[in-house]
Amino acid sequence: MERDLDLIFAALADPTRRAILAMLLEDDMAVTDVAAPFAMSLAGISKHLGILATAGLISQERRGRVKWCKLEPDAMREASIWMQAFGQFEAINLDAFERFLEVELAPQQDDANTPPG
Amino acid sequence: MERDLDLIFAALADPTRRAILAMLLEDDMAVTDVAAPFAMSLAGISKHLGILATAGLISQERRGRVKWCKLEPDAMREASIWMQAFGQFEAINLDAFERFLEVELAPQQDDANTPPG
DNA sequence: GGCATACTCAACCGATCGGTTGACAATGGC
DNA sequence: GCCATTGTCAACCGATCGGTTGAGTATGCC
Repeated sequence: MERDLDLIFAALADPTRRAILAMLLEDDMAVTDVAAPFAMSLAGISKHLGILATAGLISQERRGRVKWCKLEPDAMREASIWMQAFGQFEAINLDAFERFLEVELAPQQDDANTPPG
Repeated sequence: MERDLDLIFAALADPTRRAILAMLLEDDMAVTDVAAPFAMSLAGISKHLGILATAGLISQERRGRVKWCKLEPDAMREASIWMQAFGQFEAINLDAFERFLEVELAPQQDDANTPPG
């Protein structure tokens, strides 16, 4: 748990790794494609991906000779919850916030008649 | 900005520093008192406090020969905002969330008789 | 089979990190 | 004035970090 936070925050402390996460936000990617925009060796990127995977921030699945990298947003939640203890929401009504989330995250019946787009 | 995130996440990646932040959540503290619970030299703790201060997570004010350490929760907001892009609130209506925050963070009428800080 | 593609591993490098010790500076109490 | 308290600085130490290169392993295509 504490160890998790060590790994997650350490992983997030590097700008290359944050950039990789931002790329994976758009879509899953192969290792080679992740590496393409960076002026860095493929092995270097592979190391970064290993660190992100160890922290649980991404998962990697091999299909054929291609290893696909996928963002795992849940891992950030633990860190985010820890951070939120430090005053970010101290001024707001947490009960109301939870009710707000409940409504927002509920299966959305109302959207059945919402026009698509 | 990117540099800020480097410093903040790196500062948060150490368990001793996170423990210090948790202590400061309760109250402002002198350097010696911060150091007390740890099996570490005062100089070691002083270094950690320097790292937290550089990251903007705490501020330090010298009064007499005592240096008081104070949590600065705002610094975490930047990092928290960055993290929230990664799916934690992806399913909720961000406009509604902003309106919710506006209401919750609005100056509260009930506090009108609070003495100015 | 042969070859290009897609990675990983091991070894190495300099820089930084987390921690120590010892000396030092500044302040406050008696 | 003297001394304890409070805290920092500089130097050092081993470990880890971010990156490289070179070799090696699967896999897929022709």
